[in-house]
Amino acid sequence: MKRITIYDVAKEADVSLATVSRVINDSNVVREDTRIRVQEAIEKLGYKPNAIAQGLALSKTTTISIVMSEKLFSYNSKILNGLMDVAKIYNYNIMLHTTSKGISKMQDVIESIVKSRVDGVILFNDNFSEEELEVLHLYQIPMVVVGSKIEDKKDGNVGNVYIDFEKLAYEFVNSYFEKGITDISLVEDKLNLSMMHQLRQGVEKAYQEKGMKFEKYITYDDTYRSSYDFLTEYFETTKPSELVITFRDSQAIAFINACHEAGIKVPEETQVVAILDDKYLRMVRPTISSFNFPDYDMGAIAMRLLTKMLVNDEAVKENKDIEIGYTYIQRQTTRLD
Amino acid sequence: MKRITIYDVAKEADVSLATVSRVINDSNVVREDTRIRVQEAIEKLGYKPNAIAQGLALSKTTTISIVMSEKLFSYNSKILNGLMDVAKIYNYNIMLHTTSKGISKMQDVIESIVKSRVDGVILFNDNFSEEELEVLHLYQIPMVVVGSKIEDKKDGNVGNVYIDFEKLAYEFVNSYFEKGITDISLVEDKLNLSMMHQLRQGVEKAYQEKGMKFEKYITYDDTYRSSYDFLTEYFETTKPSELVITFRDSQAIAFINACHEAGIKVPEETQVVAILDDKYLRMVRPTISSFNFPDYDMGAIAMRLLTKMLVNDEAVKENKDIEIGYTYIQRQTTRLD
DNA sequence: TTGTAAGCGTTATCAC
DNA sequence: GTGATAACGCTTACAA
Repeated sequence: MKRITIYDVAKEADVSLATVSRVINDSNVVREDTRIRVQEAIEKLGYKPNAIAQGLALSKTTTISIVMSEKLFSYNSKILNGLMDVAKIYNYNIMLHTTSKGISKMQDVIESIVKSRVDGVILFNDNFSEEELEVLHLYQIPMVVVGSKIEDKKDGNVGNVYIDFEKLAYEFVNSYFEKGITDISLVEDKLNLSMMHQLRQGVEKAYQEKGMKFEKYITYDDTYRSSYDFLTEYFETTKPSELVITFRDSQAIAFINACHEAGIKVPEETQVVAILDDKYLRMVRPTISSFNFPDYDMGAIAMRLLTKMLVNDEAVKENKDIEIGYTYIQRQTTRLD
Repeated sequence: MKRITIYDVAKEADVSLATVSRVINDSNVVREDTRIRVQEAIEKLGYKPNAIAQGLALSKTTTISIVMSEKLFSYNSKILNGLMDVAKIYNYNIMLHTTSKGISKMQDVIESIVKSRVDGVILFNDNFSEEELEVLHLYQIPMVVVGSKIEDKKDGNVGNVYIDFEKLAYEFVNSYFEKGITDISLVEDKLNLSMMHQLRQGVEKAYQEKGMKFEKYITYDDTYRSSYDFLTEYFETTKPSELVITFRDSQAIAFINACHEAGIKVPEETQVVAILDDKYLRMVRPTISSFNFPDYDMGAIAMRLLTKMLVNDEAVKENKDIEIGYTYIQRQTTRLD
């Protein structure tokens, strides 16, 4: 069956295609009775405008690319929900690109983004490099980076919706210094090294200011199937610090399990906090302290920012950097005093 | 800066645009030295073919739509990974559509799918209706439904990659009958009613064959923030069945927590199994039994099936239904005897 | 082997 | 108000 086009509708309604185009675009210069006639023809034929042809004619695809690491998919689902919802509101389509070790390098993703002529892109701040950003910049595609802070940003059409992990770590560690606790471990999460880097910076800064040196950045190689496996093993033989900071829920859960099995009492002998909150943290026993970020809102804000950049909103020219706040959630694995 | 087109390349290389088109499409009729000349021009100008224009010219967008419920995002991440990876291999772009209660109804999603002129669609078998499927069918968009079995399928270009949840439930319940256990509860998960329906069918069938009636389908209304909250409360006051089957990890975890707090021993007094496996099931204590499905593979298989349908592979004409197997994973919440 | 020109389905600029 | 017609950027017969 032949795909029906604007011509078919024009013929059916006995008008020119220009008129049909006018009614589907709500141009108000068309007379009421012909509008109705055209509408009926559209209805009758089941006509849907071809977005591809529109895209070509308008040099505008009304689609936005989202790129994120495949591994981070389930963790970022809330942010994605926020992104999708406001994209929907503004009638943007979403093109999804994932990066993963073997199959799709950032280079390919950029290639297909450029070819697709999307109007803008949302980039999760994971594992892309300076040069890769540069390419997107070269093609002048408006974008906003969401997640953590990007440094050394070329001024141009790139926005940033971020959490200041450095500040978070700095302040949190300082609050423990005040309790007299200085033996602190930070456990690396390989899935998001850029955020880990910022956390580490914050911790180191806090130590430095006290004239101490931070030395317990716990890292491990890829021989472990997961950070969970590593931690389970690691803490069975290594005496844990007074405070252990992990990035993800799974790491914290692994840690408390290992403690339990080794007979170490949490939070009496060691306290633990996961940076990223997740529902599982309150499902396990003891419940695990963490930080709450407004994930959904971050996504929504990021997408809103991008749409504003796309219509060249003046208000957005000034301020394309939005810092997102967070709150500490005290649960059973940390002590208040 | 003006977007550079095939004309610019043609001029730069001093050939016609047809020739440029030939080299970017690997047409082998072009002489080696002119190919090189064109390649150099492309390189020099940083030319990337406009996929929109290509789409229009070819009536083929090389993009595939994926539609799934927003709520199910994090749960389906593995399947999505599989889908994305093979889409990447076949050079398809992915358009992502989510459905959610308030904002985007299936109707709108279909509308934008049709307008986008995507080549095919992957549909997660959640909450769409017969008529909605019908619309897609009307526009002759090839699609494959992934997740559970669709019934009463119009023969045409729709495939199905599925798990037979009815069979799973039927066989599992029967295995417990053999152990002499007949007091069994099935806990509803509102996020995926189509799968729940199939599970329930299987359980009921097993009961029926034994001349019994299945009565413990545990459901609850939306006043609860989550199934977790409900279960925690429910099982604090209600004596649990000998075997409790939940759909998701969070429900099973809620249940064992409630048991723990109520002093009920698992698996001695009540056994629990979650249908969908997830890493958290082996992180909690006791570890929770479940079924393992090859999520990633399901995604990969579904996408591969779709791509075959798109090239009109003869081999696929016959068999567009692929059943996916599963294995039972015995952990600490169930007993072997 | 290469070039010319029609066509893909729209929108937008003109006239009328 | 409405209708021709030229873009938009590419592919692909058909000619040369």
